Amino acid sequence: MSNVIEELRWRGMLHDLTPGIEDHLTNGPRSAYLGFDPTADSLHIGHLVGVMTLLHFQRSGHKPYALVGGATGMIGDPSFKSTERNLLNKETLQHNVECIKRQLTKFLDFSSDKKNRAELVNNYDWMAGYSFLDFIRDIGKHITVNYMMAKDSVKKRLEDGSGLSFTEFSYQLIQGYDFYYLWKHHQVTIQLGGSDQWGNIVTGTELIRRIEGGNAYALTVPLVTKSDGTKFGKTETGNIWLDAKKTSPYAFYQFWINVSDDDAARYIKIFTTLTKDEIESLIAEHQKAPHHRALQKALGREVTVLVHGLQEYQTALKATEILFGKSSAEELASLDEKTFLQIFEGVPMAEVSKLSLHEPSDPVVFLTDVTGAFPSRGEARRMLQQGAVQINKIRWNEHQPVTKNQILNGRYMLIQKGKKNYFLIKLV
RNA sequence: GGGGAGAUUCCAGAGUGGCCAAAUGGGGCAGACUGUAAAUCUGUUGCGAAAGCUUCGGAGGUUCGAAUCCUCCUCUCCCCA
Repeated sequence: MSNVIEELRWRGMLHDLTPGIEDHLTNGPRSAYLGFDPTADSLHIGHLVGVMTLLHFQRSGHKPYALVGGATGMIGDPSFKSTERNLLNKETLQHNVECIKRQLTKFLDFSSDKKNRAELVNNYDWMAGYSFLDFIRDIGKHITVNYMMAKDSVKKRLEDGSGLSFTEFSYQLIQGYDFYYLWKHHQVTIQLGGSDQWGNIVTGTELIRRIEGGNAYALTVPLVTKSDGTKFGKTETGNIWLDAKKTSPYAFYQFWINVSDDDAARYIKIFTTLTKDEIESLIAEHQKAPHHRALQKALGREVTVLVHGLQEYQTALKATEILFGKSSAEELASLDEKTFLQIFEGVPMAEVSKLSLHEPSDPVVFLTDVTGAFPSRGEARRMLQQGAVQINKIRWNEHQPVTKNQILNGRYMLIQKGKKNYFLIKLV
């Protein structure tokens, strides 16, 4: 059994710990849990930090519990959110829980017969049948309102005047009870979470102490930040999801490739299981030749393989090479249809009748009216004038008509706006 | 309940009867430079080839002409009770 605390520490994944946890962990295999809120039907890369934390526990010989918040998701965690959340309906929630469960099984070992195989639990299972009256008698009795109000997450809402409903206020008690329940029935002694969860977790350890005089521990992981101060895990287009349907493996890989140098050095420790030596040599390599972006490439490879598998990674890599590589125009033309489609999976596509190309077309009209690649002619013209448009990797201008010669593979055409935006046209 | 301020193009924020598709800043997009980075510089940012058209919380009205004036409505914020 290896020292998981040490592991997390060098990876920059330790924010806060309750005293005694290190001894507790070194004196034998323990069970630790981390909760996921089913707010959407997929996890996003922000959740990956939690997943990795659990993974490190498992690799160190401890038993991880991944909790899906079927019950807590019905309430909404007020922690560090400025306004009351809208409640999701039960069907959505149920659907989300199922989706998240399926995703989690990819990352941790849930199936082996090892003693420390991961377990998946849903707090709905023990909360659903718990009557309100019983709950406030059995559990609520042990925690004072003063204690609950003193939490930063609650205090903030009271101070700034936005307030919070009783529903949200009671969230920490439900989460605290989860911990108690897992402690009591599954010998889970540690709760893991993001740094925003500290207050909620400690309510749990407090409950365990007051009800049973038992010991339980908290460990939190710092919130992942970006060096430029913007929010991690978001792009202009939205969250980076783990579900390939919501964020294509290509887009996913691209996200990591585009991470800044400073961030890459931090992220590679958090999001990959590469060893300390491997990471240090990558960092050294990157410093010697930053333009090769060894860190970003390794990061992209590791995380994409972890989330989507080797094959998807290779396709994403190939797509990247073709879209950003050197001899692209010829390479693009040489692709067979199958590879071509694989590479451009997830790229917006329009189907256009072949008839529209019987005559050479004015590029402005073709790119807007005919294909919808641009929302307005003005924009298409502007882009063409600025030299921002490429057709099949060849820079295009507004006087260059589009003809049949631009058709690839008998029916495709690749429109590129700027460096990173693609649009596919399929002739039918 | 009383009093006051306000709602402008993605955001912030000017404009207070024609010169306003609307200053300026931010953001976005693009180009150059690079490493698909950062920083920087440049261009661009309602639709339309143009004439022109649609836009300044909503609905009406005054006027040759309204983001700007009037009426009503909706919403937001502040102060007092």
